[in-house]
Amino acid sequence: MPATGRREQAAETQHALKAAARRVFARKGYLNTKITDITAEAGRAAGSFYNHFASKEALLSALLGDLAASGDESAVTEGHLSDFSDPAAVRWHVEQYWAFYKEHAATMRALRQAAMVNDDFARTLASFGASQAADIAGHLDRVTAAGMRLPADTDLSILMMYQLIDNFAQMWLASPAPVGWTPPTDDEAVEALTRFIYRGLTGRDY
Amino acid sequence: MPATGRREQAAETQHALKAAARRVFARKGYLNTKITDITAEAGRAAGSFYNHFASKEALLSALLGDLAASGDESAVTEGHLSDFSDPAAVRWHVEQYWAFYKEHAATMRALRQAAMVNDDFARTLASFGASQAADIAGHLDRVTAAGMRLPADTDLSILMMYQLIDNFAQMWLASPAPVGWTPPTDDEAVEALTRFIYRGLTGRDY
DNA sequence: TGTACATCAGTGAACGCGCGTTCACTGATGTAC
DNA sequence: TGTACATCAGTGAACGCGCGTTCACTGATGTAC
Repeated sequence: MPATGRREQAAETQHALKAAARRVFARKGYLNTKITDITAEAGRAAGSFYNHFASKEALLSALLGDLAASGDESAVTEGHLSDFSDPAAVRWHVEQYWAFYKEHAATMRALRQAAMVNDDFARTLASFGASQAADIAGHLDRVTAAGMRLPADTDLSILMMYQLIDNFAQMWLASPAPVGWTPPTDDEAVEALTRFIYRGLTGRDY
Repeated sequence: MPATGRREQAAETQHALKAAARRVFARKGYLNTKITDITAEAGRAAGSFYNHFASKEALLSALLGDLAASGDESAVTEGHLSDFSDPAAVRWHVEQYWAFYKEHAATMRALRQAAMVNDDFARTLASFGASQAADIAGHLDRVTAAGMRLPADTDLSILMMYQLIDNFAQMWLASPAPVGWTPPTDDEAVEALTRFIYRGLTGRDY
């Protein structure tokens, strides 16, 4: 068996295409990226693309698959805090999401853009949000149990929290920074979100 | 002078194209809309479009111009409350923005989509946000003056507030409702946002 | 008021550009004997 | 181990579809005299 068999070569090219796609998506956005932009970035011929993916959408689906796989690995992280009447639990979740988003910024941005144009990806994005929300739902019981009042019913409260984190991450981690702004450090961002959300959800100062 | 002169006819057609565009944008989104979708919806020939607009972008710019014009009219509304240490002032601003967004949902959605693909519109959207933020900046002085602590520095605090309102409005007023959700009434939405934001900004319960 | 000509909004078939996709070809890797 | 053939990843020029854009034409409105 030679140092570089056919399987290996194919796997290598496929990986190069995915890596190139992530770079190009980050640079010009999913919607503005042409197939040939990806193959050029990967240093392959245009036709090579179709040996590996049926379309740009299929490639994005593959990237999302990778993301889900890597998510499953880190999901078992210990230290999971679940009592949202404690600011530390809120911060822990904010940190987790922030780190996740930072890792997968290019893919998340691509997904958002694809969702604007394609119903399938819109559903993917919605169910991603729903699964995040489901993880949190239980944690809010402790808030009401501790005698605090949520700002709205549970679903809307979680939705507001999720939208805030997600859009904030989107803005600072997956978009060109607006002119005249200095991006917050990770700590500043996490702290700002934690305060706003803890206060918003519980009505307590922090 | 005849009942329908050339000027009038041209104005009518231009108006019909803009109205048709808003309807089609609302239905399928800006990016998925073809020039011929707009002319068909308006009941005109494809070529007619170019008597009035140089491109789809130019049409969107025209819609944004109309929006700015109608915004200026209603900007002088009385009852402007500016002391954000008072929840009523927060609610007043949330209501204003909610009503604005409801009125212009199709155009705002189109702008968002265009901004994903086109740097000029990205800047337009950013400066729209910045002008909203600038209107608010002064109101937060009263919060700190009243001895309350903002969740972050002024800019980030305003940004979080703005993102929350804007995305929430975007979701419920300018997008197809996600399956399995019942959209909140206007009052519910305004109330939920007001609580979350007032608490988030001031650290006081409400 | 009437006639002849000019202008212009609107039309829709045709054109052509951009880009996704194909496919005949190359050369390297794998297999059979 | 060697030879002949099969398979397959990669190539890039060419094809063709979709859609934005043009333009010669029509008929109605405006103007000149």
